[in-house]
Amino acid sequence: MRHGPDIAPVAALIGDPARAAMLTALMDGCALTAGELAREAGVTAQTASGHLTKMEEAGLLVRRKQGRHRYVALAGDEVGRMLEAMMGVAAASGRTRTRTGPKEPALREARVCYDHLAGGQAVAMLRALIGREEIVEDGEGLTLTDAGAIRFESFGADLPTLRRARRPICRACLDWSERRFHLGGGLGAAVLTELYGRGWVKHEPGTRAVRFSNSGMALFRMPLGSKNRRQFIQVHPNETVP
Amino acid sequence: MRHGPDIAPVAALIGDPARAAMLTALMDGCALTAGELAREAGVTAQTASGHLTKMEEAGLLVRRKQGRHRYVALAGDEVGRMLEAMMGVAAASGRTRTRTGPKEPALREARVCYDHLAGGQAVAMLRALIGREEIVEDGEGLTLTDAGAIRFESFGADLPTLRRARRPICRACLDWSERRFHLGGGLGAAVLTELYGRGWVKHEPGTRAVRFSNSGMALFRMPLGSKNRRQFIQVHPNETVP
DNA sequence: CGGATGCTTCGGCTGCCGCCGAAACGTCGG
DNA sequence: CCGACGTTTCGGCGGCAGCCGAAGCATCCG
Repeated sequence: MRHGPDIAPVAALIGDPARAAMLTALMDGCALTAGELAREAGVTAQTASGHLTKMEEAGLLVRRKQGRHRYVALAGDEVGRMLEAMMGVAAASGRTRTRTGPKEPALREARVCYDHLAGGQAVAMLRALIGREEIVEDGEGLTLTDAGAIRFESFGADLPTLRRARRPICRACLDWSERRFHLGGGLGAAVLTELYGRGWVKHEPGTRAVRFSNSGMALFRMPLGSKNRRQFIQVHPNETVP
Repeated sequence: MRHGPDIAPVAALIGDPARAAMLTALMDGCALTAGELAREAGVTAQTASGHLTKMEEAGLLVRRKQGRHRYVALAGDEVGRMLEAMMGVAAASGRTRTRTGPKEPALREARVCYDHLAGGQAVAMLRALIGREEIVEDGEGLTLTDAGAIRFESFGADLPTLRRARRPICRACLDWSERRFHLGGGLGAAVLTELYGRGWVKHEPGTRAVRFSNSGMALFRMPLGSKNRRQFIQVHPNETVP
């Protein structure tokens, strides 16, 4: 007999192409209006409205009324992580997307996963942190060490506030393009916020991609908040991060 | 406008209640037969067969033919992680069921599978061997390493003779009670023969069950053919061997 | 060899649901 | 107030897909 929550209803919701397109469009963490989502999904406004109602009732979305618009966003990072995991499986299913375009490499390099950084750069960052034991893997989860806490505080993360929040500091989020984990959770979100604030990365409007500035990339690849020259992202010699 | 893999097809598959029940039943990493999954999902065998074909084509499942059964398992831990994430989201309206208990405890513990040992003890043995890299999994099969050859020779296996035989030395055999692999092939048969010869196990007449003697159990759980006290069955509780 | 069991394929039925047209509701600007 | 716009509700249509009965293979067993 089955044990655990019934996943069929939520999966059936995501299984519709129009709804899946809407959810994918919301994966960058930005709120969109119902009309924008309707265009994104290629359906009429009334059809989209029905979809959004169902997904809100299922707890996948939140809607916020503002004037005569109604802004829609993912209900939380848990939804974002679920979608990212589903993308990983969908990518492994061998379904090569014909959506190749020049934006594809940029997406693999760096993008937003709900509220934190994803893509090759994010995976490399977590690997560097683990390599220096500033974050350690224990069992299925990630834990910030004292050395890591010092580094992130000097980078600008407000760790006391993060620790008080209900949300876990570190969360292992599976990256669909790299097939490895990157850093999510409150700390992952804080890093992306800081990257925005410092102007090291810029969000590409209408996509999930983010673009590093030249100086931002150079600084990001040094240890965050440190003044020495040791690379932040320690890449193995045979690997290249453009 | 959408970027990234298309999640709709895989989500639509999971969205069907029957298929979701099957996947949930497979979430513990154990393999089940098509008939068992049909009963689990509450559909007929032919309906379940169609579902399984679709999910295999989508890369969610792997099927392995063995005798007149066909064992089904999740395609990998990535699929398991995705389902777990979906359960987390579905937990808002989820419900739980209890799992079926064991029927025959003695049979589940240890029994004969043709000519080799099966049951919980046999599964634990293979997991320990793999954990110490005395047997390695490569692709579809099992391979005895040099370290493993030394151990089994000191335990009493005649490896040169086994290597000359047409029968493969190691064969991964699916355990019906544990739903995980145990060791079959010529080596598995040799182990059971040696267990009989040493009097560590006795066959229960009229059944397939075998019973360990107290001393035999203690000795079996140490590394075969070794004199130190390291446990032969060293398995972490949450370790999984597909 | 012949019956039993497990799994798959085929064909047809049925119900569900996504879709849109039409129209109502709420908000903003003039 | 009165249109314009964004969003939602209602009703009906159409297609897809899940379901099962029957039949066909494959395998095991006596």
